[in-house]
Amino acid sequence: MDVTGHTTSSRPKAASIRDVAKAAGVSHQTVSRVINGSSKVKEATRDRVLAAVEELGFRRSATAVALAHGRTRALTVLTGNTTLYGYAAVLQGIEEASRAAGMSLAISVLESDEETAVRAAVEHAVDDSGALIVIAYDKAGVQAQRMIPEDVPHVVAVETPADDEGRQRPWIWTDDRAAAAEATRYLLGLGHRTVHYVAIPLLTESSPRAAGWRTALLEAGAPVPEPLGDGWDTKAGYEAGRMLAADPSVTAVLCGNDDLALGVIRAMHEAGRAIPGEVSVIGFDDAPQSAYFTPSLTTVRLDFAGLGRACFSLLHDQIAEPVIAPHLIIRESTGSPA
Amino acid sequence: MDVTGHTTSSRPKAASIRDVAKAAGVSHQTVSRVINGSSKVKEATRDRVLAAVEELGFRRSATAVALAHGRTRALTVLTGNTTLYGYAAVLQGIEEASRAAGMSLAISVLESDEETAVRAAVEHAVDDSGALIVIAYDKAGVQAQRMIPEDVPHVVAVETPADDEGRQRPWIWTDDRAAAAEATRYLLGLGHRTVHYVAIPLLTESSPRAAGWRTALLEAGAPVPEPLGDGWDTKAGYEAGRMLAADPSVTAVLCGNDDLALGVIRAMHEAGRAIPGEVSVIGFDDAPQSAYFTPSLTTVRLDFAGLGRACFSLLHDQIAEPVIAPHLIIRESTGSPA
DNA sequence: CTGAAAGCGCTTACAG
DNA sequence: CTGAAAGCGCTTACAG
Repeated sequence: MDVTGHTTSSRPKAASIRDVAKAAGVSHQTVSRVINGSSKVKEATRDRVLAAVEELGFRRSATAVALAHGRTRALTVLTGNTTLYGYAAVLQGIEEASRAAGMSLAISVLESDEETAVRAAVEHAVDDSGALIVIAYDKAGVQAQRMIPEDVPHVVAVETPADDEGRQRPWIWTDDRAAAAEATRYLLGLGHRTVHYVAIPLLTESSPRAAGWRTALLEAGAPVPEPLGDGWDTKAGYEAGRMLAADPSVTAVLCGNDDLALGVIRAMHEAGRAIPGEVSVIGFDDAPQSAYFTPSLTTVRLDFAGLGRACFSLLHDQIAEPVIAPHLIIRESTGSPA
Repeated sequence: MDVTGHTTSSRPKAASIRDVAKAAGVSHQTVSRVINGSSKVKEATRDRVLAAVEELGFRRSATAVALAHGRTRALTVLTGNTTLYGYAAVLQGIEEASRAAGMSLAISVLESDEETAVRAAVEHAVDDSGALIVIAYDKAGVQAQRMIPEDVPHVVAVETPADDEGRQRPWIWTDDRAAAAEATRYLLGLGHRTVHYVAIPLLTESSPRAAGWRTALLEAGAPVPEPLGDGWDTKAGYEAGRMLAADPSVTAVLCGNDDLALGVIRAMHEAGRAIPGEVSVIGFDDAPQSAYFTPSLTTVRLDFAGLGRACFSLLHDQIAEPVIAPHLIIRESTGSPA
């Protein structure tokens, strides 16, 4: 009737399987068969359904499919950062692998390590996708990992494996400790009296890069200077670099990542200290730019993308349909022929 | 019976709202009220429900909620890359904004610009989340954008707005053209006879950075050299840089991004050409490292994160519940008092 | 080859 | 304040 004001909703409601069924003059189950490529549909029926699908612009609802199937093909990664090289490269590896497996990838950034914020992110992620990967290279990630309910499939990329109050966790890590020790020994082998360390933020005193560095120094009987650094980025490296540049006894510096190394190099340059003439610098990660610094950077290459892929496959193993193995039960009804 | 082999599914089925209801001795609607914080529930009832929730480890299914509500609070971004600075920073802006709005963020990388691959990614994204942001700074992104059905809410970050066969599209862009022109004029103003350009991959001959550069040269009556470059990364810059270094007439170089500029600087350095003494170099983007190069890089700062946030809010406007405005229909039943 | 029934886990009215 | 009913859009058996 003309007396009612008409309300135009901006977006027409999407066609459902039943709308298609009606348009094609079949049941909705038949539509389901067609869109799922079941072979048991008469050619003519299929064509009518397809025509209706086309005409109505039907798109099947992924959430309805997920509900009906009782599972989501989604995975979310919880990470403190997406732009720093290491994090971004791990993410890239995860993305490649999950895409190859046909899973959707959600990402949720942990902006702070404040308890309630982290908890909110974890809970959102948990009921959003049922499977998680957390990149726990910082406090926020470590916090997040502790809050994941035991029955949620998950994998954690960690600095170093550790006992988490006795719970077994699916950790993944690289042997940064050995790498840091090797880099330190290399510098020592070059004749440096000792090696200074500009750290990425330490999760614990025994963070693997720091630990490897310290171990190598102790092994060699070299003095162990106080580590510097309080950040991940170039600026933090630059600031640490200025302190080091002011100390003429400093001749070798190991850095927790390549960004820090760039900052140190810049600070040394400003202070007029030649690299590598007067001061040697080593980075960590081998970001794609590092080979093009001036001077090009000696560094430790880490296969972050490979690590990301490994995270995914470990997770995938957890969520894959368990193969129910049939067992032969041997009782009394069988025996060798007489 | 003992004759059947028993099959243990590895993961116990999660508790539903009905399981909780049964455990608490109420209806499932009441459970729904409690978990949604409805006030109209008796204290005692609420407590029993909460206890059951706790005991059963109940977690509400986001997909069921989405189905019942008829909408997904999810958004997926389609992008050709996640690690290059520009892409990563846009992504970061989108992530911040969508997290603030309580929406889930999925990401799907377009690995190639091959038609079927892109189509698959778009379709997956469409029925996965119903709302899309595409970063169309490369061919894959441009392809993807063309395949998005008209009725799917979406926003596209583009190099430059263009008519897409007449369809109006929700584009977002920055004025790179003006910025490139300004940078070029700055170099010209320094006294350089002309400015060479190392391009990021060109979408069209009139890609805005290239166009701005060319315009500024023409304006000034300066010769317009052939642009170089065939990639996004430092290596591509390095290779272009070697060609430029071999040409003694080259004194100023504008680069399509900071990574390219780093490569050019490295190549110039190797060729013994001083920067900025003999050759001036300008980048684009202002990545966080660029201020710490040696020499520190003159560049064009772009607010990628802001652009990402803008993408989100434009999208959010599209998917927000349309406010249905009531209209006063004036007919014959009303008039001024006698 | 095709349809009627039941269910996935929730929410939204509607009656008490 | 609380429950019975219907529905969101699909899928999985089960009968023809």
